[in-house]
Amino acid sequence: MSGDQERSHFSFPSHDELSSLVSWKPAGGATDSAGDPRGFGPRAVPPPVSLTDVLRGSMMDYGALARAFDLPCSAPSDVLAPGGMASSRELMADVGNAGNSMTPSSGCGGSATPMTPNSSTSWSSTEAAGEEDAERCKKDEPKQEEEVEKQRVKVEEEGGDTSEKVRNKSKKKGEKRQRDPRFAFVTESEVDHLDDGYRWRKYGQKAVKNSPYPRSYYRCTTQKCPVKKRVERSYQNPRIVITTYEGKHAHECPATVRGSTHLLPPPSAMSTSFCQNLVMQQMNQLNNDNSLQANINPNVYLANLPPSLQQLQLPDYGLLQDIIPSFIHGGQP
DNA sequence: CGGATTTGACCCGCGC
DNA sequence: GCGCGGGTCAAATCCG
Repeated sequence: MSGDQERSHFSFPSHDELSSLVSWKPAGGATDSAGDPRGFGPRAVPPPVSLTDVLRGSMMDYGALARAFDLPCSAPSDVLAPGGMASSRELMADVGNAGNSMTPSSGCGGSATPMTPNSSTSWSSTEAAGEEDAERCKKDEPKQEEEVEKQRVKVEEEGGDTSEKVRNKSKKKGEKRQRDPRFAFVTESEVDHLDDGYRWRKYGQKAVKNSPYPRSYYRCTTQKCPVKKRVERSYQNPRIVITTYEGKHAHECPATVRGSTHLLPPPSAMSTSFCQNLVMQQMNQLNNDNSLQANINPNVYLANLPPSLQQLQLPDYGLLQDIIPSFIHGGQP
């Protein structure tokens, strides 16, 4: 995590199968880089914002983010601009927004922790990982909530028991586990594991159905931090790295603590609004241009987008429409 | 030597 | 009820 870290730019979500769903157009020839994706060519589009920015923004308070989606357009005044990232500003400019003085936090990953070079990032909420995921996510929601709850129980109850016990304890019969919302970042990157300023420990890897690329499972190494993330590559475009975060950091960004000159606002104050605004901006714009098509056929709608917007592809269509249906459906009921 | 990664096994939920 | 697949565990291994 250092040299080959990612600096990603923020494009709109799109991932895996989703790509097929929305006619993802790879920036370049897809390279088979499952294990060692080093042959990526130069990015056609300069990264407006670091992945870290994005991550910070969404990860910090997804409860709020989730609420934001439910309640579009709440004034994002809780996010201050720490100042620091040109890229952040670029992003904001890109997003065009918004009258609100919100700037995605920067810092940790910003300059202190250079993010992945030659990469672009998009994000989605709740889930993202291909059509499988799109389908899966629906049933996964409760499942992952359970997992998180497991983690919490585990940590709270003793901070170290056998998995067996934990599982039995954390789940009472018929009791549905609460699940934190998840946010997926679709990043065009050379490396699988993007450095977002936090420290992660890999705890598992699984082969992904219909994909030659495995999915890796990471957990925040900070004690009592329940945040987990999954990382996988799109089988359709090996450049695409889908990072799905789950949980909320219960601590500050290590990179920040470690003496980065760019201090991040506390997690709770993070750019929920930033993400929210981004989504809103993107969605509104897309809707304005292609509301009808977008409603009916994402492919058409994307095809009609200007190149600059084609990067802002609708990610997990199925997911997002659940989260922010009003955007996708042109604000119609 | 301590921490991170790998990897096979296991658990669990869901769909059929 | 069964099988499948996702997610997690934990022992073994690797690495700095």
